[in-house]
Amino acid sequence: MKEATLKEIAEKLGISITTVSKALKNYPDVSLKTKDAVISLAKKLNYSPNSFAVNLRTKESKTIGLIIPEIVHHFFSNVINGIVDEAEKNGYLVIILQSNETLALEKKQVELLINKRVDGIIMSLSNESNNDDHIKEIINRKIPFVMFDKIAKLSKCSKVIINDQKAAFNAVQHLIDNGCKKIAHIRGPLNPQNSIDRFIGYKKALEKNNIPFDAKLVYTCEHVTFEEGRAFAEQIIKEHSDIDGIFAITDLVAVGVLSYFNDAGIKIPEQVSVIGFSNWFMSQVITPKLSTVDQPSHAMGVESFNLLLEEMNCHREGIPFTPRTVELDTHVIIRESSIRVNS
Amino acid sequence: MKEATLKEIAEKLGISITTVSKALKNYPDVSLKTKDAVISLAKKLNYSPNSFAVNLRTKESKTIGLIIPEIVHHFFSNVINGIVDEAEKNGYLVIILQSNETLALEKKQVELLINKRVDGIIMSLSNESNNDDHIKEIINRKIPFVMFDKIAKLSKCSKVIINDQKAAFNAVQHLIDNGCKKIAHIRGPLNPQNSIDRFIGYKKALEKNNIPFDAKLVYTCEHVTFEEGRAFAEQIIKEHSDIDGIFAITDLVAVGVLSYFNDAGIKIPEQVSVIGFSNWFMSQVITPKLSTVDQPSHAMGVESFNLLLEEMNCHREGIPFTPRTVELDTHVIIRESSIRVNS
DNA sequence: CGGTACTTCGAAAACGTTTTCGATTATATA
DNA sequence: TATATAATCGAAAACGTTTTCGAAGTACCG
Repeated sequence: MKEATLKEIAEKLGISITTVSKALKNYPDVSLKTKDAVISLAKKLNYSPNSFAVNLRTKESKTIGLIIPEIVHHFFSNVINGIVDEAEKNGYLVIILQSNETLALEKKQVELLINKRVDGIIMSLSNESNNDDHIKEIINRKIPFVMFDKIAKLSKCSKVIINDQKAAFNAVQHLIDNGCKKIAHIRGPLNPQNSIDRFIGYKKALEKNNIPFDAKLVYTCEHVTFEEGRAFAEQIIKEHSDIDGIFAITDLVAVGVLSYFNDAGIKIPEQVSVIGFSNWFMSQVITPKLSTVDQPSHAMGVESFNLLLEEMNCHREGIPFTPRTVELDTHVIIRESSIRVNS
Repeated sequence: MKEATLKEIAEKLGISITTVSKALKNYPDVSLKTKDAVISLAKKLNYSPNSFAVNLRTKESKTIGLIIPEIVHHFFSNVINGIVDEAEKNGYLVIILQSNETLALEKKQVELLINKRVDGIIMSLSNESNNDDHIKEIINRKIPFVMFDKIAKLSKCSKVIINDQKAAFNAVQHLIDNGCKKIAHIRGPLNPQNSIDRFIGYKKALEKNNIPFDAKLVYTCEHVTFEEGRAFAEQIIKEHSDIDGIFAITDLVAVGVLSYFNDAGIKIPEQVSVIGFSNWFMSQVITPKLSTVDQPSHAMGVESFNLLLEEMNCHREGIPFTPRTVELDTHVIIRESSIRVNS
């Protein structure tokens, strides 16, 4: 039982391959009679066009590539979700790769996708990456390309982001509004733009409220893990016993902080208020429930794909496309870890 | 700047396409001299074979399809992780689709993948699915195929599973060993095999310990969510105030239970011991830390891909392949939610 | 009847690769 | 020198589709 082809149908019907192909694609220059005959035989033979041949002929595969730092991450799996769903709705399939936050892997994977000749690429940079050669290569080759979340600001391509600076500012402002006077920041690695921006947002909020910035109150994560959150919580409380607020780069780290404080008997939010970032699902089920910043992950996926789709359509038609940057809204989610009664 | 082809290289070097192709694939019947010339020119032109043409010619795309019920799920994203990594190591790419736990979508997606002519399919069934037609179609077409976790027992294909019955038995036995006498079970939907098996394991553990089974103590989730966990926790404690143990189908539900009990002031594990299933990451950071059953999700992904790879290799060579079932080990992870001092 | 217009079809090229099978030349053997 | 062997190459078919362009036939109108 081999796969049916146009040739087979043509032979059985005593007509040409051309006509069969046209009949199936509803071309106007084929009579209703033959059209019906072709369609019914095609159905009977369970015909479906050989996508390999279609790809070769049309030079597109209706497949896009997606590279992210880590799949097992609430934020990223939500983005994947958004992208995969939206892609399917539009007849595209998604190939997923993860860079494990390393530049070397990321480069290999970009090359892989280019060689696979995917119709477009969506990507969130690893912490080690920036506007490196592999990114430039994608753009030089004019492959439709969208970056989201962890972007390289200088790259000439579409981007989907949140305003990390503003979001971080609002988070810290919320702590201050709740009476915090000495706020530590557990920041992300030095390289990624969003880690930098959140740090700037933190500083600006302090400045705005006339709280002097103290570099000693800033702790830098290397891997942005739960364990680092725990470790920094311990260190912070040792080095600054009068700390009363912590803004963590992401919920995972904030949860680490909560975990350590819970174990160490430090009261949240009475002694220290904590706010995270991303609205990771876990943050609403931990005790105390974690205040955080909502990051519209699913919408980010949807937006990213739609931007890419637009560029892919232009690319196909040969009309020029100007990259856009979409900035999605965030808002502070107030939960137990930052509400003080006595403020 | 068009893509380089074999033809281009051949023309520039004044040799045939055949020779160029052979040179690049290191065939023995091409002289070292021309081989060098070809390779260096290929590098200069940044040549990479057109995968569309290669696919058409070789009838394989080095791409597999993966259908899962939900991406945003710690267990599944871990499996994806394992599959994607292992696939990449072996030169395969992975297309991901999610069925959202619906049979209709799942069917469409299977068809999509078949039409895309992926080299193989890995899949975890939606709760609505069983040994339905679309599954049989994959097998009839002799497409390499592996099911994992949520499988259809009757399907003639390779499977990667855990022994849910045994694992559930051990979980409940652990509760009993810690002094529980009246244990409720929040089970999953009626259809999926693993939900049935865990229920059987629960019953067997009671039986083994001469605890009479009471159907009233079994609660059935529809969507297996955090919210259902909370709701059932409330219902259970209302209907059976003397309950002292709960075995939940999965950590997400168990966390819901913990969340409600925490809010309601019910002491865990003093009044009620709770054990979940899957060792979801969150279970170790919630208060109290949740006892659970370790489910080797990453290994499941790796095993699934390797089984598929084996079948794909046989398929290519035309040698017969007999489906295998791999059963991975689980073990109970004891944390705070189930340790009684006074037992 | 001659010309125009419309309908319906198919030949053939193209996409870029892989692989089979001879052909040709050079080298070794008898 | 004749013959067997090895080394090196290339023509051509094949994978299955899409699309251009022209051919053939039919109908219509003046």
